Amino acid sequence: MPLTRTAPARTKLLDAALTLIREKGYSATSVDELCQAAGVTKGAFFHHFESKEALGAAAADHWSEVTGAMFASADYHRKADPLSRVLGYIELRKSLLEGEPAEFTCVAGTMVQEQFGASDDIRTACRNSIFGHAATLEADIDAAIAAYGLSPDWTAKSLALHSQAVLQGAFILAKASSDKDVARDMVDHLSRYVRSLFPSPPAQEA
Amino acid sequence: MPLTRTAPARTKLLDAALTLIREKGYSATSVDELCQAAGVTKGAFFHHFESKEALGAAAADHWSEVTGAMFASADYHRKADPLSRVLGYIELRKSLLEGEPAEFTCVAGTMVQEQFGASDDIRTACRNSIFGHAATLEADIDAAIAAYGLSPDWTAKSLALHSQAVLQGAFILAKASSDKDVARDMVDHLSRYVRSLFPSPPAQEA
DNA sequence: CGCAACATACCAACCGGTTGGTATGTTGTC
DNA sequence: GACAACATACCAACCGGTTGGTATGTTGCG
Repeated sequence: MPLTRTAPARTKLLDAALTLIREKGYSATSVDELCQAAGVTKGAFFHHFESKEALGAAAADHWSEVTGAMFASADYHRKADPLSRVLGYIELRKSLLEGEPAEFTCVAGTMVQEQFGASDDIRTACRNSIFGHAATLEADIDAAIAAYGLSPDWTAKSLALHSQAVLQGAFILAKASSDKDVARDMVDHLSRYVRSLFPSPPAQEA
Repeated sequence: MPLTRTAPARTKLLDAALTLIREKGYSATSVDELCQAAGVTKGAFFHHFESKEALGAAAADHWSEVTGAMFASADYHRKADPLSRVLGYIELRKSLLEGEPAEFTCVAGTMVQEQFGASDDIRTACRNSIFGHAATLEADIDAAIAAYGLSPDWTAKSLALHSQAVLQGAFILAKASSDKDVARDMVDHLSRYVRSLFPSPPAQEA
């Protein structure tokens, strides 16, 4: 029995929001455009979201779920050495810099840059997305600190956030220059920095 | 004779644009708001700018001039050691992270994030602002490379751009968290990275 | 005068949001 | 298991306000 023949309107709207917000930003994306891209009517929009602002916050949460699932299933978690996991994460981020800026940039970073002063719900959802993602790196960084017997004057949390800052900044430079290679160079610097914080490069392993 | 009792409308509009774009972003800032903030009428606006887009591009150029003058007159240029100049620049950037995000963030970075796909004039003006500012660091970095006799596998240009990426990313994290201390931590990591690239810390000097 | 620098008044298109409505479940009760 | 009561999901048409932009003054100075 074909119970759910098509995706529900809410999901289609959230998926469309991720695309459109990355392409044009939040403010420049109208509710009508969202509905057209999702193939639903405005009535459906306001049935599922009480306002455009509510959709923006929900889109940031949706982004957290989509990207969270993707990174959770990535290969770099399987490495035994914690520093290799951290560097593997960074290499993965570099490998994702493909295609047009709108295809590899961050919805949360894009949206919070515009809306941080206008909507606290959106700001909080974007903060949770970015800081929550950074938190998934913290354990590996802490494990690497322990494995190398370091007592650094920086914290695993701040280094995890730094990696996000470099990526967000790389996205801006890529957008400004229409050149993803610039962003890749920034990630290389990040990788070099992380390696500099630990005494010796880890041995290659599967 | 009171020839120019007040600033001309064009300048007032550009100054208002810098403030409003940092506070609310480009798309969410209306022409009417711009005119009200500048204390001029819409007729004056479209007398000086043929469109809102033209004002956006002009605002990015204006931002380049304002910030360019500020950094050109900064103290860090007076240090004899080139690495000290680079680190002095970074410390200056850290010291500028004061007050609300809208007071210390970058107009060009904010605007290009929204408008990179919609307006090539704005995108180019923002790219020139960011990349032009980065270029002012390149000579000092190259001089530091020479002074330390380095043959690095990175370029002065990419390191200069990396510093801009870290700053732009730090702005996003500060906006997302409403916490400038996060941004300061990112700049500390940048400073630590730059120091790691050169063999020994430079001696303190005036 | 002549022309740049503004101001006033206005417009069509578009904005986010609301309305009244329908079709299709789901649930509680006897 | 049948039927009323209700909930969910969605739609087409519409609303008042705001948008970027224009057309037409007015003013002041060389």
